[in-house]
Amino acid sequence: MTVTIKDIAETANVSIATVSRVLADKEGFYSEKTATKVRQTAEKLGYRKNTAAVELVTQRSQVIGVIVSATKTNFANDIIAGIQDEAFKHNLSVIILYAGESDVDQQHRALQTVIERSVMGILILAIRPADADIAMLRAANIPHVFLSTSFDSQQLPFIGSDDFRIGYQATDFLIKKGHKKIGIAAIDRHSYIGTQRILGFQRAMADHDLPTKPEWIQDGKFTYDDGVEAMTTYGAQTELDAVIGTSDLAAIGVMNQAVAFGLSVPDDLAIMSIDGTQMVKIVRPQITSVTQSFYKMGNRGMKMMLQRDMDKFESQYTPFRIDERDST
Amino acid sequence: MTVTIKDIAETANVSIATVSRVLADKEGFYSEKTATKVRQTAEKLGYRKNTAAVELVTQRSQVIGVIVSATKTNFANDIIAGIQDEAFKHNLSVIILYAGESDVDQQHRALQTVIERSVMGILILAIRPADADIAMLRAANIPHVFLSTSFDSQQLPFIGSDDFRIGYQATDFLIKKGHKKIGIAAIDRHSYIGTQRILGFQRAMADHDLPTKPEWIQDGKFTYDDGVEAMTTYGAQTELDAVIGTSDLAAIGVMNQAVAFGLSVPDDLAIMSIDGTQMVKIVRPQITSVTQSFYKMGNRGMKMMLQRDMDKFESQYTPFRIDERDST
DNA sequence: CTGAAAGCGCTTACAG
DNA sequence: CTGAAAGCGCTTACAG
Repeated sequence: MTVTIKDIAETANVSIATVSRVLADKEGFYSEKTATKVRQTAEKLGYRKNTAAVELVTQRSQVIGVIVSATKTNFANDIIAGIQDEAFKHNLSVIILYAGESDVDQQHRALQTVIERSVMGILILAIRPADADIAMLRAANIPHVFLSTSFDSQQLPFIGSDDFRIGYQATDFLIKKGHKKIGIAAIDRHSYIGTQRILGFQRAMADHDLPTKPEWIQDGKFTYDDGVEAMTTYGAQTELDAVIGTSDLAAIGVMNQAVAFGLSVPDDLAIMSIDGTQMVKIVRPQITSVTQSFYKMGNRGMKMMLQRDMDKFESQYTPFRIDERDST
Repeated sequence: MTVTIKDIAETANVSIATVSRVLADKEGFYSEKTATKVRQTAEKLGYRKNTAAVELVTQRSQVIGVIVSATKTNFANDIIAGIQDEAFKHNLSVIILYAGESDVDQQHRALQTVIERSVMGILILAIRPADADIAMLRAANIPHVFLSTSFDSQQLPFIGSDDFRIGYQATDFLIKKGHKKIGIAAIDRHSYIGTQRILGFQRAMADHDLPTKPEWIQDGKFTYDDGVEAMTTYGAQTELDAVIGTSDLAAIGVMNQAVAFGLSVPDDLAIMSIDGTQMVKIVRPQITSVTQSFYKMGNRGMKMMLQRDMDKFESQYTPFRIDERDST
């Protein structure tokens, strides 16, 4: 039914070894004459390479596995684009698996799938797996990099933003605009990213001798609803004069609720977001953002993967910048 | 280096056949006693199944290939979620490949990749491949379904919305709200979807004896910028009293430009969008939308795939509804 | 430049 | 319930 190199070999009157060489472009191992004959026969017969066989015999696949937090699809798309473009250049396929950010089961299965598939590399976006899964990942001996996260430990290679500096600079930016009472909304204290941003925020406030109150920091998981909720908690009469939303959607949630309260942005309340995806440009007023280099994270992640040697992987921060728009 | 079933067989003192059966849960083919021994040994040795070998010998993969238009990431995420959830239930992996909507080269390579990988099914989102590629797809004899598109021909199985009815009902909705001069923005006349929506629009206008002008229909590719451009062309003094944006982003583009012109939405100009993703809820005013069932498209697409027999594939429309919000 | 042969890791009739 | 053996489609030393 399906045509194999054996079929080609027979009709072209050569050995399967030769067919294999020609089709894999092992230059120098065949004459142009046979090559042409083989290629034409392959074409005529409608031959398709069997990837499973190739991967079995070569012991490595041309596949990159990407595990994505299902709830982070907003910026994940940019990271994936960065991965995809680089993968495309090197003729690599990309398997994408979605897993809930806190669904350990799904994460485990996703990881297991890519490992059993012997992918050549694993990229993990915005997820911090359970310790058992991290152990499994290491045991598998497959190069892997964490994207859009960072860790305190140097053990796990990551490419992300320096979240302490993000927190610091966002706050500093607002302070320099004259704000003194600044909230930070929808932040996950249980994540390393969250704690780093809070530390940065607090340091910036302290550096300017500004006091803070615990309730200015509102917990959440970076979602739109968390943003709305944070603003609801701050209330219409809030003493705050600025709020940092810890994601674009969170910031938009804050803004919509603020406006619903009758507050004017930025006059009554300045709003800033962290991420800087397309979102912040399509709302009105457009939101000033700390813009992260998501595309670059994906791109660099792939390039790191290509080195193959995990020992050489070095965690790194991608640059970010502040884009001032109309909400501050 | 990597441990295989042979290693397990040796240390557990059974044949590889038995190991294979136990690990594949071929019940009835082994005693619980051996099973336990085998499983423990596998665990102890840190065994990982080699998917390439399995796929080679079983002649079929547990992978679904999804080819996505890179520019449609907005609603594609919902479709993918629908695919992913169903795939997860059946223990299938999903390979996602992005390809430019009009980048024939990328499309060809993406298709080739999934075919060579002998995936068990191919789902194509919002892309209409070149004829040559469609021929290749068919020759590959792999079940495939087109999602979020429709065709005039019955040859290609698709799951999408009835775009004629979408165009008709959106227009009809606005007319019943009292609007008489309605524009349709950022629509691609060269796509089947585009022409269908336009036909629906025209039919609805005709059914209500309302005249239309050609310039009320503004070309585009469903993007935000196309929406802005369409509104710019209509102008601040436009005679239109309502505009249908042919995607959420396009509608937001229209709205932002209208507001920039000093028009009030919905009083001076009513705006409606087609898609109904999260986008329309985070902008102010929230936009009334024709809401498509993207998740369901993905889900049904996967279920269709699972039947495996392409002859039974029947193109179908997923439901849509109108969600009234504040822009009309 | 070309071919015969071994082997990648697994599954599955077939025989017991 | 278990094992020996064939075979999936390909690559790659090795020998010529």
